[in-house]
Amino acid sequence: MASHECVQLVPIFNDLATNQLDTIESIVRHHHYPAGSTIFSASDALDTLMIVASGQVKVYQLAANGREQLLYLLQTGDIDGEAALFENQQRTSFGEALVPTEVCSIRREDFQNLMRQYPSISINVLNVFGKRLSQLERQTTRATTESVEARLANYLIETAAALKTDTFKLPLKKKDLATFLGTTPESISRKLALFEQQALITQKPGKIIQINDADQLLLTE
Amino acid sequence: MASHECVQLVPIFNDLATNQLDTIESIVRHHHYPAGSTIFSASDALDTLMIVASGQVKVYQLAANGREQLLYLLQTGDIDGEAALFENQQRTSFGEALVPTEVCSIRREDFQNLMRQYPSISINVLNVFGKRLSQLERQTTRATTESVEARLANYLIETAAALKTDTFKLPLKKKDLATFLGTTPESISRKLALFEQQALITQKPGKIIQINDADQLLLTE
DNA sequence: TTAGAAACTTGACCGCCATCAAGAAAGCCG
DNA sequence: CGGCTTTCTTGATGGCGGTCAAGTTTCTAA
Repeated sequence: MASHECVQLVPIFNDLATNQLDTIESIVRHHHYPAGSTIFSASDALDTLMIVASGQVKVYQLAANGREQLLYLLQTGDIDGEAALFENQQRTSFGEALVPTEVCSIRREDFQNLMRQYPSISINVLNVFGKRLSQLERQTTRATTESVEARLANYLIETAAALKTDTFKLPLKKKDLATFLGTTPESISRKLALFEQQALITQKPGKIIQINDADQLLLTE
Repeated sequence: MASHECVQLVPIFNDLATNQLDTIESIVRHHHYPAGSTIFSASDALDTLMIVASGQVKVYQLAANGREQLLYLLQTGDIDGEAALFENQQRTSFGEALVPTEVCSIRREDFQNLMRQYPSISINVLNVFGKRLSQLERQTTRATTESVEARLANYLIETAAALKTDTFKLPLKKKDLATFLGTTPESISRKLALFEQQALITQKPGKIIQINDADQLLLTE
């Protein structure tokens, strides 16, 4: 395994040379989390940037009534914690490893120094922020204006598009998918059954979904 | 009116000296929009940073089914358009002046040069991004997990807290407030009537709301 | 001041979807 | 492979809140 295993995965360090990556690697700390373990919790102090070196992390919030909202599903190379790199803040969400997960972390002061030293990092972080903002804006709009059916249809289509295949395995349990789409596992089951009945999709064991008619699925409201 | 009327309002330029502000002021362009006019639309090219010098701008998206989602209410000193300062992108939302509004704009290249020249700007922009992200995350969570009643109660309490008074005028028409909270004007009317009946608030003509029992209001689920 | 428009309120109706419950299927581990 | 747990499906039920409609108040501008 290369000495800069973590940092070379991360888009925000894209523009740096190998020896600069080594510098960064020397200041990160490595952590391992088994599947199901909690990586951070709301109200934790937020003073490090987190990089997912391998594995999968679900980031969610808890509402006052105890219900869960899945915000992000972090994959290898994704980062989290950027929200408070410049001010003392508390976390507002929970992070949980869905599979055995390797995480690298950088302390706030170290990351601030890095940004001063390599201005391209700031620009890349701004880009990450921007994409996440746009994504969340759309998610909010859909959650409040479209039906569960439309949200699920959209999710299926976008997942297929991202994987560039019509047949894929759902990356989440129905329960987690439900908290992501703002609905319940029962509703997901029903809507998927409905789509299958309309011949828009085909379901197979192992959470495999095949999309038969993406165009028609998109028209779902 | 000072020569750097716009830029001195903006938190992201906070750390700059007066003569530096003059430099910035020299590259901004000024625009005026009457009440009700459209400032930008979805699918517009996004190549300028926008600063609200005075007035009020509502930023909203349209869902596939035509329904509106109010995302931000920009006030004096707020900025918009940061999402694409480094990449060619299109706007995904609409901006509409709610009252006569003065806007300053900075072209992307100019702003990129400013950020290189004054690194503190990048850091401030990151802060703005971070706050907006946190706010949106919470908004998403609430929209998908809490009832209309709870969302409205929360909105009233937060508005009162921001204004540091128990009696205030709703800054939005019920229709816009509805698109912000992801509901309808009718539901807002009903819920406000309910709160008044429970003696939690008092309504007066002119969209004046007085909060009588914030603690009890917070418990609304 | 006053007509007209826009915004707001109130009522009746009903559909979507969350909830509860129970049974079926799938995954896990010895 | 077999037993156990977790996840998923399917049914029945009820309530929240969206929609439509009509009346009322507030705002605006001549």
